[in-house]
Amino acid sequence: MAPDVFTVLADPTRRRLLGALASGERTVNDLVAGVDIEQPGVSRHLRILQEAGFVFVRPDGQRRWYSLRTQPFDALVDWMHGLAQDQAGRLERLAALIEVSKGPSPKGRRR
Amino acid sequence: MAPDVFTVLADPTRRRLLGALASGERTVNDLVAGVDIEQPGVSRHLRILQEAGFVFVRPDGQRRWYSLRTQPFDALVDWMHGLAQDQAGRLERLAALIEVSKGPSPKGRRR
DNA sequence: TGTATATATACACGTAAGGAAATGTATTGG
DNA sequence: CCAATACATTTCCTTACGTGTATATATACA
Repeated sequence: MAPDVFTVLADPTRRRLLGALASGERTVNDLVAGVDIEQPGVSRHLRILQEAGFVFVRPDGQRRWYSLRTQPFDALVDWMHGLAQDQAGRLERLAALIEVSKGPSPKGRRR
Repeated sequence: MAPDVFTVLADPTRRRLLGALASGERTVNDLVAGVDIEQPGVSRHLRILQEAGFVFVRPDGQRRWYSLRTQPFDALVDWMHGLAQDQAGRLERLAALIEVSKGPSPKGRRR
């Protein structure tokens, strides 16, 4: 079963992979060069990231180009937003940190 | 050694505890009622949350009142902000999600 | 004082996650 | 075709994590 967003982001290697993908599309070998584990480990992490929706794969011959997807971050932001809402005005700092939209919809999950 | 923010938030019970604390100060027994593990488990989670700065403890007789702290969320938001910056205009959606301030250096957590 | 309550700590255990090494599969190039 | 390259998958092992039970500590109460 696909693990939740928090579990996926808990692994430091996976966060490094996402960081590497932030600057653009990368192949597996590109990503292997940036971390300190072997290629099979990277492939396994990429599979987890893919199943969680964090990455998109574009096969191109024998290469596979991975790119970053932002949708899973919604769950993260939504959860923090929920915390801030429960806190009302108690901890405005958190609310300010994750304030994203001024629209009337309190949940903000459109499309 | 104190685990990082992502690792702390990876546990669903800890997230539920933070959610319970979002509505105000709670004692350990209060929190035990909201989750499905025994009291020692809750105390252990609270210790982890405390060491990571997520909660503040106010001893009051035999009770211990726990409350939420927002500072550790900074690391989370900073990391996402860093991702969005590396992406520049490539994925404006993520950038929009975590956009928090128009200031030049809101928190100054740079690598 | 002694006992109950509130919470923390110690111990033991099962499970799940991450890694290395080996192997499998697809694609390119000679 | 055959070899090399790029990547995925499998297997095995080790370690770390969360949990329950039991116990310790501290405070209230009678």
